Formats: sequence, C-alpha cells, structure tokens
Amino acid sequence: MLYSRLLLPTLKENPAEAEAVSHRLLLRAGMIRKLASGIYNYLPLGLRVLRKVENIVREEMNRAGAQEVLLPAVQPAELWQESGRWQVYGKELLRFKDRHGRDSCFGPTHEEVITDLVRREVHSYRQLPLNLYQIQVKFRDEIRPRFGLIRGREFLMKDGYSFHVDEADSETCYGEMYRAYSRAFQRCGLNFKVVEADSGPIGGSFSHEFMVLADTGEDSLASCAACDYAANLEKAEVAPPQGNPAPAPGAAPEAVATPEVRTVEEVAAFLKVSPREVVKTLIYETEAGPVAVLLRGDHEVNEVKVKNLLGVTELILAGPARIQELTGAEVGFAGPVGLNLPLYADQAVMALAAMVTGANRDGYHLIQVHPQRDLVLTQVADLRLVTAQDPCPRCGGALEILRGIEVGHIFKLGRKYSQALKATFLDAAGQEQYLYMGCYGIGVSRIVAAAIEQGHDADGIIWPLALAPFQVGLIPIALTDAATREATFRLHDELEAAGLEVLLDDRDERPGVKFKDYDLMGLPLRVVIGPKTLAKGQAEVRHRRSRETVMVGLDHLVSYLKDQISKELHG
RNA sequence: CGGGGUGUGGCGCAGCCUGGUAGCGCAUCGGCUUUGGGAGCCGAGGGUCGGAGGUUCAAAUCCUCUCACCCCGACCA
Repeated sequence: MLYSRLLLPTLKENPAEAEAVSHRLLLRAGMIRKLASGIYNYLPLGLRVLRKVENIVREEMNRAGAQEVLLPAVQPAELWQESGRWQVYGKELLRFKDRHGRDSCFGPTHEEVITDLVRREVHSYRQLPLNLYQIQVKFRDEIRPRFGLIRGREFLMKDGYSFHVDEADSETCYGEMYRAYSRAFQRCGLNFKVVEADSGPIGGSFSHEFMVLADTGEDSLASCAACDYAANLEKAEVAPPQGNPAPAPGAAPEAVATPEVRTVEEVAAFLKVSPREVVKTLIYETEAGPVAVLLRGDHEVNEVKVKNLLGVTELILAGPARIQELTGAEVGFAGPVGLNLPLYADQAVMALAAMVTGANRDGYHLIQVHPQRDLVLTQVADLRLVTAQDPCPRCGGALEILRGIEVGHIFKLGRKYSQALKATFLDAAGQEQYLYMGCYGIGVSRIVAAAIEQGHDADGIIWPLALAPFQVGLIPIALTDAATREATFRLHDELEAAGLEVLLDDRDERPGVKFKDYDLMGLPLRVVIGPKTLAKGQAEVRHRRSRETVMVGLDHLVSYLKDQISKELHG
C-alpha cells in the first residue's frame, strides 16, 4: 500500500477534546474522527485494525463451534414489550417511530431477536445445542460517552447466544466460550485477567468478565497474588472477620454531645477514637421502602451487594429531608439504636465491642453501643468493598486492587428470555421445555482502544503484531535518488508478493517527518532504505517495541521479515 | 441528571478582566533551496470569533438565553 493513496491524516498536536491515551493516539494517528458525542468515523487505518480484531474473534468463535449470523440493528418494540424490557431498559435504549408510527429501537443487544428467531426455527432437542453469534454495530445511548472508543454510544460488538436442553449443557458451553475468549484475547496480544462478575438481576450462579489491565480502566478489580482468585470489585467477597466475632458487651450506651460533628473523621477526632469504631448508618431508598445499612467508619459500602441482598434494583441514598423524616435528625446524626427501619449490618460491624453511632438527635452520638445487645438487625452480611488490606477470601493471601477495561463478559441467562418469549422445545420424552440460554459479549471496537492503552510510549502506539494495521513500514530516505526509489518500490512489491502487509511512505517529505509518523502509527517493523544502506546492499530494520535496529542484507530481507512476523504471531 | 470547564481559519492557542480595524504557531497553495528524527527563505489563500437576542456611537470582549464538546460521579462491551 502506498501512503500517498491512503486517507491517513496524522496530527502533530493532541486534540483538545481527547484525554485518554488511546483516544488521543487514535485521533493523532489518523484512525478515527468524531462525528458526534460517542460516535466515530473509522478511517482506513483504524478500520484495518478493527477488522483484525474482528477476524481473530470470528476465527475463535468458529473454532469453538459457534455459527455466525447477522441480525437487524433496527428492532420492533413488540419483542421488547414481550420480554418486558421496553419498560425497564431505560434511556440507553434509543427509541423511535417509523413512518407508520410503529415503535422501534436501535438494538443495544439482541436477546429478544435471537430468541424470537430460535423459537420459530427450533422445536426439538435434536436441534440443540445451538450457539449463534454476530459481529455488529450496537447503539447504546450512554449517559456519558467518554475516552473515544472505550465508551462510545455506537460501537462494534460480538454478541453470542447459546441454546441448550438443560443447565448442565449450558455450563459446558459456558466453559467453551470461556476458553475461546481467553484464546482470542491472547491472540490480540492483550494482558488481561478473567474476573468473577456480578451476574446481576438476570441471576445465574456465576459470570465472568475479561479485563484488560490498564491504570486508565473504568473498572476496578481485586486479584489475589497467591491464588487465582480475581473478581470485579463490585463482586469481590470480603473474608469473614477472624477471631472472636462476639465480644462481650461492656457499659450501656450513653449519649454524648457532639455539636456540628458529623462525618466519621470529625466524630473520630472529636471523641478520640479510631474511625473503625465509628459506625456509619446509611439510609437508602428502594422500591421496597427505606432501609438502613451499617458499616464500619473506615469501610466503603458495596451497593451491588446491598442490592443483591435486598433483591431490589433501585438503591438510592436518601436525601437530607428524607433522613430528617426517617431518623428525626439531620444528616450526620443517624444511628441504628431505636431506628424503625429494616437494619442491615456489614459483618465487620459485629466484631466491634463498643461502637460510636449517631443518636438520631441533632448534635448527639451514642457511645458504647454493642451490636448484639443494642441492635435489632434484620440481617448481617458482607456489604462492603474489599480493600488491598483485606485477605483473599479464598486462600487468605494478599489482595491487589487493579484497574481494568472490560472487553468481554460471559454469563448464563437461564430461562429468563425463553420463558418471557415462550421459546420451547420438545425433549426426548415429548415434553415441552423452555430453552436454557447463555450470552457472551466482546467489545470489538473497545479492544482497539484497550490495546493502545496497553501498548504505547511517548512517541505513539505500539501495536501487537496481530492487530497492527500494517506489519511493515517502508521508508525511503530520498525518493529523488533513482536507485533508492527503484529499490524501495521493488522491495514493496516483493513484500506484498510474499504476503506481508506493507505501507510504503512515498510522500515527498523529509525523513524526520516520516519517522515521527511511523512511530505514531506504531507499525511493528520499520524498514529504512537510502543511498547509504544501498551502498552496502542493506536496509535498516527497526523494531517499534524494543527500538532495536539491525542491518539486513537486501537479498534476505523478505525472509528476515517473514521470520520476525511468524515468530511474534506464533510464539 | 448533578458538579467543573471549553467553544476564535483544518489543528493547537493568544486576545476577553479594562469594548475601538481579529492575531500567533502548525497545516494548506505557489516558487526556490533542502533530504537520517516534525527544514529554510519569499509569496498567497482561508475566520459572520458556536448560535440567538440584548446593552452601546461601537461587542470576540459586557448581559440573557441556547447549542455543542470535554472532565469528575450514577450505566455497560
């Protein structure tokens, strides 16, 4: 490919709109351009990378026995009404009417459509299992699109759905997808971690996310240094407290004046106690009514755990007026003693012998509160976020808290959609049964950004070979030199004939400009040819990642490059 | 949606506070010279200062409204 024929507008300066590294470099390297918030054009270079990811994912899905389909992006409201999600999906679902006034939406995901297809076409256990996937543009009207391709509104996704006669078979498929995903992300050259994830309201006993490790990631995860336990922070368990969980009660609770002392830090400092002895009382509104959650002052609530324990989908911290109404006191003085609300305590609270709580009275706190003697608890559970100070819940080893970008998510759907949409089959006994389903997603365009978050330096992108838009960049030092020109074009043709992807910079630019652009684009191998190298019958090959250069004789340059590429692609 | 910020040639910015003929760097076009890490000189083109309304003799600058975008929080591939 000749540079002069490509639409490849590189930028010297960082666009003001881009903050994230991948966003900046995608723009600067001329791979994407923004059309609207969270909506991007892919230019030729960006599309080449996107296609590479897509093909790796496709190959691994096919290898795992899945079949590719293509479902419509525009979907009728009826299906969503049938599944019940037309009401619950929220504003991320882009809705509109067609010319006849029929409610429609742009598909953010395809459970409804695929289940509809399968219920029409599959009637017998003999047709099962079935694993279908597609690679398609999705639209989710995100609250806040950001970081370029990492969270766009329109994005390319691989979504797959499997159908089974029973739960055991769906779990077999889950395992196959787990392995296929791992292979795909490995081939993409990503440093990733598989973590246990919250399976959410859909239910199911387990779910996994595939996280590309990057400090700029939007997700946090806990990972054990000693064993293979790793979980999304919102899922990560806290090991039950060790030692004596029920210390003997001491003196009776006593109210003390704490004027204008509200936060945990202020209370701890005022009463000269450790923040861990100050218990905070969080008042939440849920669709099932208000509740109170107790946590040690030095701990952070995990709202996902609270939601799951309560079985609610709505969990919002109560506002000042509502707190006043429920506790009789201002924010900062709520406490569990005598509070007429369902009371849920984090397990760590139970290990305290004497704690400080709000007194439900402005300007007062209670001291010497004993959890078992003084509180009427609805339930005690693990309700907080783990920290790097907590031991691993599996092996007791040290936990690390890392940041990651979610590029894949697999979970079991069970019979949620098959029941809602009445997707059934006849089993061997002639009985009508609901299908068991699994669901598997990969953020294809997000992988492009994640690979850059993981592979870059001050000069630009460093692509893994498998994703690079071109494998080799070819730079002539002086195209005005006839010998150089002739040798460069001949080499370009030879490389292409050998099946290598090569970009020849035939622009009338000075070498420095080309070097900068190639570092920015991040092609793995760069070949420089000029009068000086030609005089020795050689070319200079530079590895983008290591920055090492070697002189290679022109007569075996093609085989040298082929070797380098196959070495990196196949280990 | 709440909080913070930015809109001035294609890109990055100054000018705004204190109203008075719209500027700089890069990019673009033409010419000459250059050619191993974002070249030099000469010349040229390109902007209703996000939009609307208002104040004023006069608005990029002051006021009101509005739109777009970015960053921090609640959603997810």
